[in-house]
Amino acid sequence: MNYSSELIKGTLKTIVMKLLADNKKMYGYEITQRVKELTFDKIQITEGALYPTLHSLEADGLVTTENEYIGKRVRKYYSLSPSGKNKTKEKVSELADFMETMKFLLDIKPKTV
Amino acid sequence: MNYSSELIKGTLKTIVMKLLADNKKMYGYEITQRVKELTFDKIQITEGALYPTLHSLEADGLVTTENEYIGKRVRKYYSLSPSGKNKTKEKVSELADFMETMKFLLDIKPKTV
DNA sequence: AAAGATACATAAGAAACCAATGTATTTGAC
DNA sequence: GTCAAATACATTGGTTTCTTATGTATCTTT
Repeated sequence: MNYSSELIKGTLKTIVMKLLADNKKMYGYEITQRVKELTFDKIQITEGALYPTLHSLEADGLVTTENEYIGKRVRKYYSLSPSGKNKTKEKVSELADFMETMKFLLDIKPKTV
Repeated sequence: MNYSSELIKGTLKTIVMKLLADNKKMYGYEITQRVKELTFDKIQITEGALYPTLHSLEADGLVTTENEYIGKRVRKYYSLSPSGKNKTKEKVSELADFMETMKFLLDIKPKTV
């Protein structure tokens, strides 16, 4: 099973920023794989979604980049800027709040395991 | 406070369907007001978002409609069809699952009130 | 009588993502 | 040692979905 794509909309940026907050620096491909791992394949970020997101974060000054050479191949690392770190906290807590609201709205009871 | 609009994306259809599941039949304006009430103004569905959504649900056979006259004014009620009811269950449980995944991803601890 | 709430709806545009495609290097299996 | 798969960057065209703005009309309250 994996989620219908519309659910990812609006949360992708927050996911990416949170990962960067926890890992100091990551490169694009690494992000897609990490999310895949962490969610047991339920969320698969496509590159067509990821790169525009990273570039827009960079354009907004929320992340900085540095290139590293691995053999002949360039690897582009992304890190949160100070303002990116603040923004990440905001976004994560907004999403947490939103999820509480949705839980109430949808009357979702915690699973009794 | 109200949520940044991108968060609503992808959940609107589910919210509307869940409301219809709980209330048998509702009309458009009523839905916008109910959501506003239930979320203490945090989520405000605009009519420009709602009506296209309702029409698409109708086109997909998930809701049926009936007109009622209140004085001279037409009020259009929407109800879930049998397949709409099934779809609602699917959507709600998918969203619940998604939220669990997001919680884990974002490492959100329950608020200690 | 006027303003605000109720109630339907559409249209143009923006945002955000998906699917497809492209390029190139490195690794692992046989 | 070669070929497929994985790694790693990225862009483009298209679709979906929402926002903002607008339109029409009725009902209620002051």
